[in-house]
Amino acid sequence: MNEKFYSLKKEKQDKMINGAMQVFAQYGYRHSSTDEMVRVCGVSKGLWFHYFENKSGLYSFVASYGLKYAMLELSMKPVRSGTDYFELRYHIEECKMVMMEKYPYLPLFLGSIVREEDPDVEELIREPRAKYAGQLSDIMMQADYSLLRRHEDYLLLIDMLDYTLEALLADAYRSSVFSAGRYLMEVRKHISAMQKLL
Amino acid sequence: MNEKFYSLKKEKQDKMINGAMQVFAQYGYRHSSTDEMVRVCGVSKGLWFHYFENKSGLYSFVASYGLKYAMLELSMKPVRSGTDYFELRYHIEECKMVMMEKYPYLPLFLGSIVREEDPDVEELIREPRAKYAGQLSDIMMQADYSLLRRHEDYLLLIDMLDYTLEALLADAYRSSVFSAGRYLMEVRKHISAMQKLL
Amino acid sequence: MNEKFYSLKKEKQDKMINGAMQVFAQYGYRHSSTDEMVRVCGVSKGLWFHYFENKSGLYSFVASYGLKYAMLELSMKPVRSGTDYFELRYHIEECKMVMMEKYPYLPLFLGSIVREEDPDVEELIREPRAKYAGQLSDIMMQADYSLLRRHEDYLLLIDMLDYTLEALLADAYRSSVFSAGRYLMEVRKHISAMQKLL
Amino acid sequence: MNEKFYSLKKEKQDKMINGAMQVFAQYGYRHSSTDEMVRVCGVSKGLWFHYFENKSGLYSFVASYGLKYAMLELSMKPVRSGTDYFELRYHIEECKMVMMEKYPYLPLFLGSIVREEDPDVEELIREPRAKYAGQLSDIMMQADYSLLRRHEDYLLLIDMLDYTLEALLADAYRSSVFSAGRYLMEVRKHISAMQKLL
DNA sequence: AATGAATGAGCTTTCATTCAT
DNA sequence: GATGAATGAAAGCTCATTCAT
Repeated sequence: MNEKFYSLKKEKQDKMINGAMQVFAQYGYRHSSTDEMVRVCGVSKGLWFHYFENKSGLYSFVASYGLKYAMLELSMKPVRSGTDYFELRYHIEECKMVMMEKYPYLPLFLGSIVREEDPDVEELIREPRAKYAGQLSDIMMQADYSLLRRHEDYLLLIDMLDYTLEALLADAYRSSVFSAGRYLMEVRKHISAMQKLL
Repeated sequence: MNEKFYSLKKEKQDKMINGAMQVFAQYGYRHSSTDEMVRVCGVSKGLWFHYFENKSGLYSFVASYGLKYAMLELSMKPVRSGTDYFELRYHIEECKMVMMEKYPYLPLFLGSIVREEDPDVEELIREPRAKYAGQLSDIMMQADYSLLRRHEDYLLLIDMLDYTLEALLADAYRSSVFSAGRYLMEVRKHISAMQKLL
Repeated sequence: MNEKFYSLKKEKQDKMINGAMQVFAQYGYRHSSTDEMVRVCGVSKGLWFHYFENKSGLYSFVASYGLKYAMLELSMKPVRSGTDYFELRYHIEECKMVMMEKYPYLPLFLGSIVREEDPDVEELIREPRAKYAGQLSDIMMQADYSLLRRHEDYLLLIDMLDYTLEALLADAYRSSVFSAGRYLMEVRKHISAMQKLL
Repeated sequence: MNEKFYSLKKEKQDKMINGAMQVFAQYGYRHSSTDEMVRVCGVSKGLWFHYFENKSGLYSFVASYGLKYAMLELSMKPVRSGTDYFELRYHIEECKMVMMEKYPYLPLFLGSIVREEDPDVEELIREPRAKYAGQLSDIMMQADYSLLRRHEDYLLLIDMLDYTLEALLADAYRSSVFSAGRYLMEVRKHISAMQKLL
């Protein structure tokens, strides 16, 4: 990418980033077209390629940027929630809702980055994606696992929870108006359900 | 589609079906190109359109065909496993391994059909997709849920299991050589783990 | 073309010739497709190319054949009509109606041959087309032009009549049921109109 | 069509319009290929589709444009020729020669538009085509028909003249170098011939 | 910096033609 | 002799990318 991108007004940078996030989050790397981004955020076709060598360069930038921003947000919010696994997990979802204030499609995009398998970009995002996954797992490592560990295969339960929350998030975006409040309520409900099981 | 397709030698029909399944399963509807299918199964570009009106017609045929074949396979194998939920679930995965003998990419394709969201084909596959889902749930309905129901939120556990098995399958395809045996062993391990929890 | 075509049963020869005439007459050389001919007369695609090297070969054969048949028909019917220009002209249209008994689309096809400009076939049909035009003009030469010649530019009037009759014929084919009787009546009316002018 | 087409330099607009006219006029709608237009006027394939949704959209635009331009030209030139039918008719041909300065293939194209029967475009050009025909007939309505009407079937004579002039035009285009002067001379000759008849 | 006109490789689809049966 | 499955060149059209302004 062209470093001059950072010399743009922050406002415009974010307009472009948001446009790219929205399109990439909804359609994935390959399906996202330049024309769609022009339509969504009104920045000319040529400008995208002025700052980003090509489509994969743009994707890798926006993905890295989004992942970094998410990591920042996650590290900013102090984790008041102590050592309870499920509180920590809820905390992460709360953080996502905060990210949305600046980058409304970032939470959805994060999930789509994780699932992205296109060979054109997989390599390029491997590292930041792994870092992000690492930070998430670091946060979760703060949990007191002694209770969970009583269950020989507690790792599976954890996976299940992750899948469920991701599905809830996708559903929330599908509804015409995304409501952070409603989403967090759903999250709370599902987490509690699982807690009772143990 | 052109009914004459069925007059082809079964061998050739299957070569085409397998080629289409492989490409569609890996790249999804939109991404899959005729050229890729030519490369994969050596049948000329023109012939695809001789038998199938267009790309969406081809997809809808192969998807319906695969779903039907899966349903047949599922109904053929007698369910000796009685009423145990987890045995039934394992049974389904066993059936998928049987399908692979004729259509190696069918298990992967089935998952991709379920996820397919392209408006060009969603309508066309809605019905068979729903039927297939129906049969799966019919099989699982044979289970004795009295034990599961002790857990207020047992439905979540079930979802978790489904997600896990799907992920295991995708992993198995990713490895250079798909081993049905290894896959079933993994499945068994995970199912058992969950059983112990309850 | 392959001379063996003539060894086919006359019935089949004519089925193919009529199919080709119908399609070529309606759509012209370039627009006419093998598939359309298969649909129209039920003779397999391969057979067309078995007897006729390629599409232009088929066109040139059917055109030549049709022109020859028309010339035969024109020379068969004795011209009882004497030397009146307009009677002779009417006689020709009567002959066309006779041709239709064996080759229903021939009169329409004759007109389309004359207009055909595709470089792939123009050369190939030049000679028979010219011969046919020659015979027509020979017939018309039997007329006593002394009356017409009083008009310095009588040649133009003749052209006009030709154009008009061709248009009437095209109209007759456009109506759902071609009626030879109705067509001849129209022809008579128009010819008379012109006769009165002179 | 994309309105931005009008923002192109007039020169380029005309280069494209002329290219399309030339190809469409010679081969008709169905036969005309994008590749041919690329060859003829050196504008890339993609650009045609950037400005015109598809081939029928392009045809309908160029046809409407050509018809409008012809109508403008016809209405610009004051009809000094009074009420003589044949002078008016000659005047129209003169106008066509003026059009050729900007759009050399327009006169030929006008004729081909009138004959166009492809269902993909017939609907799209029906209205402007009818308007153009209307204007032509309006012009001819200025004629004093009292003389013509003496001939019971004067309408046929008129048709004849139209057919003849159209044929002369087509001939003129067929010769390697189109000469407006030579064409007008031919037109004059034929018109005079007919005048003498009456 | 910013635009969007322009390009051409690539995709879906058509169709004359070939060939195994 | 007869079929129609099979092919591939070419057509219509899309889209990432370039470039003149």
